[in-house]
Amino acid sequence: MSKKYEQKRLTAIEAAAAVFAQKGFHGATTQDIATEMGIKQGSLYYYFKSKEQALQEVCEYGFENYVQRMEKICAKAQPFEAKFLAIVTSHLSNYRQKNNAMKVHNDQRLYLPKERRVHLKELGTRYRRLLESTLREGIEQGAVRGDIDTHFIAYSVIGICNSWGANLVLDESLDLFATIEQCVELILYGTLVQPSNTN
Amino acid sequence: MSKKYEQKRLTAIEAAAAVFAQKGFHGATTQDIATEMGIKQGSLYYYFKSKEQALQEVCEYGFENYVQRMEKICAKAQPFEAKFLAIVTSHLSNYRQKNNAMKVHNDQRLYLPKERRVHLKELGTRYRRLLESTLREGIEQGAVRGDIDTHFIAYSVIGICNSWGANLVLDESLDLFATIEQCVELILYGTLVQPSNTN
DNA sequence: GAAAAATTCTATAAATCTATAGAAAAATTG
DNA sequence: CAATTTTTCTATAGATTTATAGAATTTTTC
Repeated sequence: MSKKYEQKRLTAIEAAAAVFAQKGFHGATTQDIATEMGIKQGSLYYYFKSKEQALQEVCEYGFENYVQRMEKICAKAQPFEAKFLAIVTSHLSNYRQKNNAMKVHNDQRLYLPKERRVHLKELGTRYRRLLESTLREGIEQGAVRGDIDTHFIAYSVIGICNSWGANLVLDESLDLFATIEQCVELILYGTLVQPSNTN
Repeated sequence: MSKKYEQKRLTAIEAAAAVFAQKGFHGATTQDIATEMGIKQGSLYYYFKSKEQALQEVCEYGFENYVQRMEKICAKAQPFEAKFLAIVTSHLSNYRQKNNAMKVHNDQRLYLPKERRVHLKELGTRYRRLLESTLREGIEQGAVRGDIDTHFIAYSVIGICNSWGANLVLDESLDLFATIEQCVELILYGTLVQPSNTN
């Protein structure tokens, strides 16, 4: 029955995600993944054609609906600051939900051969472009400084979010919403005392 | 002769760094490292007792004098903004110098068993603390907002720098000093239009 | 230039890992 | 419940990899 198969296949992806996240792609064995899901090593190949395919699926699983959510956020007409908060919230929340798969996507995807990364690359580019156009919107709205390099800021935002995302995965006790708020605050206002800021 | 040995040992560390940076610790073989330095696989063990030891040495090589430089910067009495610029400059410049080793330290050190990481952990803690106290100094000087969480900002600064550092390693054409300047600008001033900013 | 020391090489043992084939067991269907 | 399909298991071929031992070569020393 296809439904049951797809269901267990998903647990296989999650098991692979957990193992890859902890040991890295090359450091993990198919034995580890099988053990994680309570089956024997050989049985794993009922769900994956190869270890490499498993990595690809984990990465796509972790990244796909995260980009979709970004698209929804950016489609709405909203003031810049609200949109930006939503973006960071989405990004960091994803780490608490599909934390292992996200971590694997960030840390291990380059071990995939190029031909297995085309889809991931598309998704990544799409994400960055959405972020960049949100920033440009912010400039047009007069909220964001006109002299920033949107490309640079987009990369930096992704960098900070991934860096804190990794911490959220490692440290369960870290408060998600406090982290979100602090990230937004830092990127919007910086760290210096502001000339006249009633905030 | 000990001098020649130590010299070639260094090229071994650099070869290992290059290979680990590209393929990851578990993805790289001792054969790869040997080929990189133009010797045979077995000969490598004249310079390293084990592959694991090689990883440890690469990580320490990449991280050690980077923390030392931080200590020198922080020891000087300087206004916050100058110090901060120096910190980011040091951090990112290091990626252009010992780029592979830095990358390996960041991405691969967790594959070392704990007992091989004690020194690295000390160094990392020391670095973060220096950064935190620099921020506290900034608050005392009235330059930095008093309501920031120095711990959070320190992690974020390290996150941004590592994220851009990785880009500097991947993309040789990326301008080092422009990147430094933009990072500092972002962290100090944020992205929003400021109420009254003659900058 | 012969003796000693340092460096590199060859060859290989031992361990590990991926992926496959075919049997066994479990679940589903009619 | 017998037949069929799905899922899991066992066993293993084949490839790779780390690390070592001892021989060969190169370099240094006197």
